[in-house]
Amino acid sequence: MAEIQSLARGLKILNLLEQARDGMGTTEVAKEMTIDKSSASRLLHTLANYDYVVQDDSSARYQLGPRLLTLGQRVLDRISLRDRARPFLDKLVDATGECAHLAILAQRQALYIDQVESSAALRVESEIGTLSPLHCTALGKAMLAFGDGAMPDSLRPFTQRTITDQAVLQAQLLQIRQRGYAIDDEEYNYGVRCVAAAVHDHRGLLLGAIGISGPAGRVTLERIDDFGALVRQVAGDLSAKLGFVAGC
Amino acid sequence: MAEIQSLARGLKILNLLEQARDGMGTTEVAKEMTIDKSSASRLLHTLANYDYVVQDDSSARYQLGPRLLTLGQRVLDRISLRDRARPFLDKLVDATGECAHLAILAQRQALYIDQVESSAALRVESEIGTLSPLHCTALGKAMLAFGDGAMPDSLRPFTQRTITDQAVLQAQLLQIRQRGYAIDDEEYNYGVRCVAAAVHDHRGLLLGAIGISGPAGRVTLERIDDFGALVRQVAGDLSAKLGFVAGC
DNA sequence: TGGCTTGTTGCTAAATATACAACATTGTTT
DNA sequence: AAACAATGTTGTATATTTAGCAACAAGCCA
Repeated sequence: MAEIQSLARGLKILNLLEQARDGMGTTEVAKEMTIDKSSASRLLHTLANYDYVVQDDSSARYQLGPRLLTLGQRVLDRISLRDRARPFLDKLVDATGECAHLAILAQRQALYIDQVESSAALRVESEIGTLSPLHCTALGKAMLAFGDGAMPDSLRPFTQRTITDQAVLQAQLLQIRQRGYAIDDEEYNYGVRCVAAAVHDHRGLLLGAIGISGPAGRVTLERIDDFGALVRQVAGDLSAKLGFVAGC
Repeated sequence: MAEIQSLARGLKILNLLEQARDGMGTTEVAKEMTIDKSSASRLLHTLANYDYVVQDDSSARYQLGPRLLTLGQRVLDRISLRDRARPFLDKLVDATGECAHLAILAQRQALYIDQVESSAALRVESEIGTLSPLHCTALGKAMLAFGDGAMPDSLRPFTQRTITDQAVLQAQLLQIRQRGYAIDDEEYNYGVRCVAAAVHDHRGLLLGAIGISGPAGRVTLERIDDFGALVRQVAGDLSAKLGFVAGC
């Protein structure tokens, strides 16, 4: 499978710009990619011609362009699961007072495709579009448990509690299948606990997962199983609405 | 300014896929681009390697990939105006019961970057990320009136009421500058009226516009000036919060 | 089965992109 | 202020890369 080099380079530049907080200059891009300034310049111009990047008027630095926003939104629109799931996310927020999320599998990670905030006052940056590892998030583990059996390649630790042993993970996935919900007990971010359950389509295939997340102070270990039962119930209702018949 | 051909072709393919409702096959892409199948195949593979497209398991057809969602969201995150404007959009929805929108200028069009729905029950597809013409939308005209004076190249008609004459448009822009708000009276979509006002930064430069839109039955011509005063007021409050001192 | 379409892979000619260099432009330092 | 440094852009020739052709493989339908 031969790659088209210049296209690949262009896409790599977009990946670079994603990281850069406030843009990158031509020379900077060239250095990072270990290509010549002139090549970087021409690639960036081509990207700019199609609005995939924009150059700041004053600083002449390049940033990701509005075209990506448009295209990204198209990806979202195509995921009808998102529309169907929204009322169920609202339900979770109403019942728990915590944030609710919807994710699907993409690039062997959990791709957040919707989010409902618990309080409009406390507004955080949207996590929609972000990718998270599967082995240490509730949404991810719920999808692993009911997925096609493919395991993540590496169990990278993020906190002290992150599961790094395949056997331990396998055991927990079995438990998740039995209980119907997955828990992330500060395994990804300190001070944050999450509960999630898988969503299935009419053929029983895994579609994604929904869940809630909140500060460990509110989502306590005493309450977490109640939350689990709730999330499992709501995820089941959603699956049912999508035509999934439990026990099939 | 020489364009890198293969990169440009890759980007054009993404543009194509944006239009295709349920994906495109290799041959289809090749035909549409008037390039060889083999070239299309290799370009698509490269795009797929970086998750800019995905091929459906069963049909082998290509669709826009999750990477675009991630990148698009980064574009949104960078627009801090969006965070600052959100409470003001909420205010507009509370006061009018109609949908509120925030847009900025991009690619000489109005790029919608946020939206607040009037009723959670009635959920339409998100317009975030979509581009609309400037000369026949309230948000667009508000930005034209307070922008750098650059006019749209063509005044394409969308409805019977769309302004297609430069002189008429210029006259209306003057009026908008005087009144402080712009109106779209079924000039873009039949049965929809919109009201919008410009948002400025601390130096008085145009940042974007906010406004409301609703069915002509509710947003009547009698009420529209009241809505206009309201939108102008709220947009002014937002500008003030961003450091804009009126009269500077 | 036999035609039909679609997707992928070798191969070589030929177009294309690359790096080098020179130049223009901006900002910085003494 | 003036020289300097750093950045971005534009020719140009070489050499790499890509494009199209053709053959092949795989699925689909009648």
